[in-house]
Amino acid sequence: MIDLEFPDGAVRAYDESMTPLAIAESISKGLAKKVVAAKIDGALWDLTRPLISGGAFELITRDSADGLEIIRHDAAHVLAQAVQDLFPGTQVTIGPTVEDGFYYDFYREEKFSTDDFAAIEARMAEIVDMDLPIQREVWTRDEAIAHFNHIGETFKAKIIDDIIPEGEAITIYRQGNAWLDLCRGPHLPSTGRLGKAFKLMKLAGAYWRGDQNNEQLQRIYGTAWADDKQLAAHLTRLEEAEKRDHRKLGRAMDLFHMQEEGRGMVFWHPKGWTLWQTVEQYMRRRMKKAGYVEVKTPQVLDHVFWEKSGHWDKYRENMFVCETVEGEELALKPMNCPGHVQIFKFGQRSYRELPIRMAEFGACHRYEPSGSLHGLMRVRAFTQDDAHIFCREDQIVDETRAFIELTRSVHADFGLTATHIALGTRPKERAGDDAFWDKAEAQMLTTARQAGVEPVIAQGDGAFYAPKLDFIVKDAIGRDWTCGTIQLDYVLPERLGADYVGEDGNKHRPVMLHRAIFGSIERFLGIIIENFAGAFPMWLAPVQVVVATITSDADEYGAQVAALLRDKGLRVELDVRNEKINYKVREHSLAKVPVMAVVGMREAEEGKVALRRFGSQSQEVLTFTDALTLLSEEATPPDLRTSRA
RNA sequence: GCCGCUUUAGCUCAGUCGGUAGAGCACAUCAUUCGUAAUGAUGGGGUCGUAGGUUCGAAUCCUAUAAGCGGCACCA
Repeated sequence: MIDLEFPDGAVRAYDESMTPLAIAESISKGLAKKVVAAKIDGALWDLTRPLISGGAFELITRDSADGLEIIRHDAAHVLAQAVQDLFPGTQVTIGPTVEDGFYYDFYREEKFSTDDFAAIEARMAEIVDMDLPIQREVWTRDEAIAHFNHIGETFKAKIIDDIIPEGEAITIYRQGNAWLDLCRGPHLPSTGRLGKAFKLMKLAGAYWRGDQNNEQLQRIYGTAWADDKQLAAHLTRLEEAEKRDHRKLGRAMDLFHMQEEGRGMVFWHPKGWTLWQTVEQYMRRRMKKAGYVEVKTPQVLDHVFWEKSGHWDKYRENMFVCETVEGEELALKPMNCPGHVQIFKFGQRSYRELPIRMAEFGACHRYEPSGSLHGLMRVRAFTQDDAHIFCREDQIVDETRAFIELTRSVHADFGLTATHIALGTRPKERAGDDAFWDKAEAQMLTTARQAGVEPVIAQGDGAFYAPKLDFIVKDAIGRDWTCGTIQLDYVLPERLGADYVGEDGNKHRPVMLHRAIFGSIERFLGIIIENFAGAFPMWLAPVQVVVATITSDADEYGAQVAALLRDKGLRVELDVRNEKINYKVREHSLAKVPVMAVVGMREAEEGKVALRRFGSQSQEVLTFTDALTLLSEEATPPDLRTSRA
């Protein structure tokens, strides 16, 4: 007998041969129907696999987070079986779950097309209808490798050979009689339990084991849910998210555009540039207040300069290189760091000056791979809110902590929350020896913890010269983007010969902290466009107030109102077109203007305005002077509000 | 860079079997002065991404190429 402790605290004794499914059935028929797996001491367990020990026991139902994982994982297997039924000769590789769904990577000479999806989905539905039993089997390593090689599944054989550690059990899940797959499990007891709330979403290329030198595989993505209602809700969510796409809003709101001749380059329109300037000037104030000094360094420098910094060697292919008529090779700066080191090195530095926090809104150019370009999020010409902190080793902790706090405060002002903070550790190709990396990684980790942050370790994600902390935020569709980074660099000061005179009169190497909060202003604007769905708060809105007249008799008063609001520094448009007020309200609402000040003869005679706010149907009639005070207060950037100063 | 898909008016899109293009919005002109999400009429606007090819004839079929989109890889 074994003792199982249920989530409610009850402890019951069961036979050892008992399966979780039998236990569920003994509790209720309804539960047995909804259950998809069990958990014993936190580890997932197949429903039909006899329990071998007691412990904390939990039945996983299909609509729980764990349950959805199981459903998605099974959907991947059913997809694989369907594809192999329909396209013999296709090899399976791996098929994990992802957020909201799953994928499976196939190897096949001929290409799949999204036109094949309907047939594959139909076959998947048949497999569900057949309600094939799914059985767990444990094989020996050699027998599994031999089997997969024998049936031509060389990728599966390679997984066992290369990835699964010696000594680990090889589990095989058999779906029906003939079809089986190597899998850690757990799985549903039969395909019927999967249900049909799944849909194939997209087809993509992927590389075997994520390495572009390996075979190209064909990846089919799908989404799967507990029931049709959840699936429909998910598809609706996707549609809604698409409306927030910054590329769509950028066009609709006349913020920016891009065109063929300048891939990855942005044409900022007046409204977009206003947004940019608002954001840049905000950051300039924040940095100044935080003790930074601002500089400006050259856009183009001789290639020798980049050779010294080490970038020429590693990144030449991603740099915009130009040649003069004399054959001199120059490059557009891909980053600002070496430039800042030059300013640091100009003259003799003393330890008394440190830390020096050197900031630049640096326009950088990188020839990014064509496939990586993505609206404003990944461009080839971008502006960093870059800064380098030159400091002594004993100042690293304070500086890093101050940076983390500054970043959080900035994010808060834009209504952003980082989903997590990643610590990128030493990459395969790197500068500096292991002793350096041991030290630098440990320093970053401890400092982050001291600032109250527990970073997620991103193995091998560091820069080639330094480990880094990255703040990760999500865009409208749930994709991750880095928005805020700090890197602890011992290499570049060494390589470029930066030093300062210490208290002891000797020369010392400063440490260099590379850091940016927006990362790139372009990307940051993309993120906030999606975050606000284009409906910017007053202080950010390119047009803060539209003064709209009802009849032409009120035009003169409207013009006065607009002019006085502008005098106060507000960004105001005047709409005196010969259109009905309904039309004007509709248009400016669609343009997501935060405030409309409607004036007709009534307001003109009484010296009033009728304010209507974005997202509200109601109006607020108040005297012009009151409106002026109110609106200019609302338009004040968060860092300049009296409540904060 | 790799894989799949897409490209028709400023925007969103339709266009059958190959017979040289159509809607809505936007824009322009005229009328309308109308109190909180679309006033009406009229009109202009397209080398169908680009370059070749097949054909009596190509938006439509074929080839190449570019860009965009979704992933993968990359991201100092």
